[in-house]
Amino acid sequence: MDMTIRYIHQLCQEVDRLAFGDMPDELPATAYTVLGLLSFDRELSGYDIKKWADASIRYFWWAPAVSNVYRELQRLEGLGLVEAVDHGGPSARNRKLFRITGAGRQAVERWNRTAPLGALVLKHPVVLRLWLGDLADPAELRALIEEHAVATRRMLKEIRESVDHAASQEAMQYPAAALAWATALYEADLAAAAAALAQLDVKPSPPRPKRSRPRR
Amino acid sequence: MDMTIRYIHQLCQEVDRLAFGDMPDELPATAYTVLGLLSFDRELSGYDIKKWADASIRYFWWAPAVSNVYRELQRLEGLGLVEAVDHGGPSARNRKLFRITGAGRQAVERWNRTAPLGALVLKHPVVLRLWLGDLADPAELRALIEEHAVATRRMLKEIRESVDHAASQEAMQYPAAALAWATALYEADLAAAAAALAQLDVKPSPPRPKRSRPRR
DNA sequence: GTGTACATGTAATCCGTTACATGATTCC
DNA sequence: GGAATCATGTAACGGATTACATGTACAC
Repeated sequence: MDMTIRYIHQLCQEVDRLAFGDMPDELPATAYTVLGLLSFDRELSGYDIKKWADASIRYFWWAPAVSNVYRELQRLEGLGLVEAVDHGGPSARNRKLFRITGAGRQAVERWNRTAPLGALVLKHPVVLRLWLGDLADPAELRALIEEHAVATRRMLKEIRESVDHAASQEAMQYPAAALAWATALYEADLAAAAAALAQLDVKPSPPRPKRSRPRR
Repeated sequence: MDMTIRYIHQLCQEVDRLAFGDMPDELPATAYTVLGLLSFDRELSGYDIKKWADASIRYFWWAPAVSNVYRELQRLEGLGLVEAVDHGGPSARNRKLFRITGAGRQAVERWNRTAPLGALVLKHPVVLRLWLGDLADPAELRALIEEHAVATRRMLKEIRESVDHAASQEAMQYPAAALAWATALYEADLAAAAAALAQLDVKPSPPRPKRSRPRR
């Protein structure tokens, strides 16, 4: 029922765009991310984009669902920022390759040069559960943090491989620098985990007597 | 039109819950966060919760919109995990205070003790733009990173005050530890920013000749 | 009396995920 | 021939944000 209104709204936006010939005020950042990946002048399929993002950008920005990548590509194609490449016939494994257009390159560049400073967003479930440590059993809390440390070490290993790979390529110096930044952050996380564990040792069961329900 | 289906779906879930008497399989983490704030045995309004979260939890987990807090409180009240406090008449500045119930406390505790390890999520727009550094003007990129560093220093100052405040209270040792963890992460971010700037100095305009459009 | 902070909420919308559907290719 | 991987999509759902609507209390 409000589908109709919604559809009309979308239609209006479409008309606006055609009439005034400009982009929608701002695309979501993930659209620019896809454009950014394509800005390396390679022809990529949705699948490629997903894989590349998983190996690199995800460590500091983006771990998209595959379906999301395809939807984003559709939107970008509709806006003329990206175009499908015609590789002789529908042969090569059914892959549909995309290439960035001039307008697309212009759009990412403009975004990267002029977008306002965005704040870092950190979502750290383990720290949240530490914050609520009074609700947990100290031993279980320790175990959680240790498990987290293991996972972080594993991730660090992956990132370092990714850094090595990027650093070895001439055209990948900026990506390598970004991955180095991410590496530093995960190392700090590891150190902070160790520090928290040490602090938990000092007072294995900190007093907090006024709780209504006894713990354990 | 699919509103109907959606509504039926919700009804089914409701019926399930009433029939089997258990919570919906898993509440979203933010619901547990609200419960967690209330688990400190204080009576809080939606506004209070928003403010407290902004001063503490937001640094590592959550910066909710106000309206989101109210919706979450409604849901929790509907589930009986939280209850409105009757403070004599609708006087005191129209505030509606909430208190955690026994079921609510049980639910957060269970969640904090048994939830599976969640991965840290980092969304760092500045690093993304560094990754795409080839699209930017080197001077502008430097400026962006410096601006980010300023903002991070400001945030660090806020966190440190928050840590001091928490550390001074007996019942806030875990929150203090969590904030210390966050502090370490933001300090590392600052250091990484400085490192990136230093690296940009070394090669102010790294070669990347095969670009289709000249920059600048 | 006017503006600012306090305080609570609803409606519409958006982004992203999950679940689902489908089919080609490769490896064993 | 059967499983795993590659590959592309659609539909439905859910969480969170933005914009909006409303009203009180207090400071100047």
